[in-house]
Amino acid sequence: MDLLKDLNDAQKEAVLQTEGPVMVMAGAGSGKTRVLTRRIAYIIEQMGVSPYSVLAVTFTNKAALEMKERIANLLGIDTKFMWVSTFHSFCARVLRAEAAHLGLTYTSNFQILDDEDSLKIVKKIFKKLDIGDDIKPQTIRTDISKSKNLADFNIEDPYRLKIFNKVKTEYDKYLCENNAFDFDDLLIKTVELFKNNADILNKYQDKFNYILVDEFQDTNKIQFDLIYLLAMNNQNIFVVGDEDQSIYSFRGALVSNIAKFKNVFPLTKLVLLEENYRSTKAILDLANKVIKNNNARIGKVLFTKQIDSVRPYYQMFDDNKEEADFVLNKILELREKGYEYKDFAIMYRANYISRNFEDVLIKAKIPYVIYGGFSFFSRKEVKDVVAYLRLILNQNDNISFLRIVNEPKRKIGSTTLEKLDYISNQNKISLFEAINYINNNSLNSFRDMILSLAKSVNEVPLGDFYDLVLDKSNYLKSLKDNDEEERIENINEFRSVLKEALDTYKGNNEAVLAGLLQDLSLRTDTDNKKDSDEVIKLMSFHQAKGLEFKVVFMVAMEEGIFPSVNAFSNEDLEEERRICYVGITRARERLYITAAKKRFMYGRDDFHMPSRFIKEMELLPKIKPRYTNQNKTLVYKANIKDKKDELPFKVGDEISHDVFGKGLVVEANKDIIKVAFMIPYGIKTLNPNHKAIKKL
DNA sequence: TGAGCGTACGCCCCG
DNA sequence: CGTACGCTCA
Repeated sequence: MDLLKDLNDAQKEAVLQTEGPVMVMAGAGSGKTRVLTRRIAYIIEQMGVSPYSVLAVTFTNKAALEMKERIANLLGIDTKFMWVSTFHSFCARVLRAEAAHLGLTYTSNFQILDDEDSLKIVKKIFKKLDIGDDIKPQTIRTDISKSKNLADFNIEDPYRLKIFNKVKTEYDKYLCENNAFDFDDLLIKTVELFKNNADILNKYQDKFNYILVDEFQDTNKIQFDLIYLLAMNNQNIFVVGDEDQSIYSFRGALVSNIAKFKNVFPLTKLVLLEENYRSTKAILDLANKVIKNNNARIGKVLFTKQIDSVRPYYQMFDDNKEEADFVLNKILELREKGYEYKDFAIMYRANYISRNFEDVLIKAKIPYVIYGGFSFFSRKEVKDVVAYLRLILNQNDNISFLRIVNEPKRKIGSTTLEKLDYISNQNKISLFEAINYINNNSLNSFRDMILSLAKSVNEVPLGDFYDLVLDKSNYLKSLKDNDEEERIENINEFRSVLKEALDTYKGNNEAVLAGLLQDLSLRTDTDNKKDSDEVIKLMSFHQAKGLEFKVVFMVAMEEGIFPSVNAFSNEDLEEERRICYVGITRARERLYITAAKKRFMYGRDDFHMPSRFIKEMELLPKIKPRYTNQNKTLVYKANIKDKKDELPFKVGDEISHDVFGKGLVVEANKDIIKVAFMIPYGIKTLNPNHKAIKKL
């Protein structure tokens, strides 16, 4: 096909300028994925470059998969093993290939720890160092991650700093001794590897003739260094970004990398994509209105030629139940008009909000998927069986050993394990080997079980071997005994993962399992789900980045939730605003924005004001909230005159109080009103005629 | 050793 | 509200 077909001039330029540094500033919905994939296809097809000489990095697995799929469709080639991946899997791939240069303890089958594993190790170290409970392991774990990611990290509190230093030293040592990396290490160790080994760096510099980076505004210092190291020689580096969609500063993303790029690569050619092909004008207007409140931006205004639009809709409900009912009814109503389930997405700031909507969707029997949240591969039972498989393949894997040695219960408790730990330290052997130095029946039979499974790995088909593991370990039986139906289902679902692995990796069972286990920690369960699935999607705004839907519900748009209570500084608030911008610009045709005055969370009712972003959208300029008699919900309607009320205040009024600040009337009678103020004041019962109160 | 119970606490967002 | 962890006792 003609790779330049249907591209506008700016997009064509971005595809054709294949040599030298190029930076594309691409607004939301301006066709950046299209540009990226066409450019890669162009380089391969029109210029004859090998697909394996192109490196493309993105942030999510989903984006990487989509890119591979699109390239495969454009060129009709197999893209499975192309270097199109997330930063993390790129680094893992390099580290596995170069493990020999990582120091004696690392081998190419190192394991990658997720947050849970990593926290467990920190807890273990807390015990070992006998650190009291005036500081939490989670705090130090977060500090360790921050110290690895943030450009300017420091701990003020000298006590915390002391603990941090001690724990971090032990932590790094433990990971090293156990042939493991955490997510942060993947990036750091790769950069270190390149910096310390000129010949290895040269090899990769020569290998990748063309480098492309998606979501460039979300790169952190380490990622920038990585890109720079790889691209500094041939300078064929192409980055795509949008300053207004930078939403990952909490893990060190630096918007300033955009300016830095131009400094480091002075020959940078700049391309602007400002025409939006995704959303209607009304939706785009909202996005522009919100984002213009940010000061820290160069500034651009997206435009579209699609002027035909349905007005975005905002409503604040009395409680989260009503909010969920509204969303449900709207979905049903729009389905009658021809929308399909896959056209809908419900988006929120924090994952726990999904609960509210799950409940009504289940009741209404509407199929849905939740993105993110608790991934399939981080479920306890899945991690347990994976640990069995890991230990069967490699008995020196202490991390997996500790996970399942007493799971299900085998009467191997902390006392026994402490003995084992002591012997393993004394003799510099793994915990598994240390079993031989203890006369303990439970441990002996555990060892024999693992060893006999290890013997039979290649003797039966993989599926049968999996059954054998579930059986001999007693794992399945223990789940059955406890009526853990959902867990059993997940254990069975894992079979499809094994089946897929058989298609992906070559060799005997052991080789297939080894390949699968290496890739597992970098996968999330929604990676394989097809967009064509007839389901509605629930996700956080962060998860939604890069995606689009015909109908978007932005829910729980309340102060304290969005912007989050944790957003204090002006920078924090600007980031929240960018998150809001990302949310709005996901919508193609219809956008519904909802909030609830009263939200049930943490086992109690919380009261919230509408998000400040709603005001910024100017959705209700001179409109007063009113009750309708029919449905007892607040509706905002233009051009309806406010009836004179004999009560001084009515529910929904915003007031200001000399001491408590701004508040929302949640109950109104003749001589008392209840008003919800911001944290820490909460609900106050007040005299409506008091001079401290003013109507806003 | 681990079941059973009481208490504390949740702070977002991701690979 | 749910869960995670620590303490106590059989």
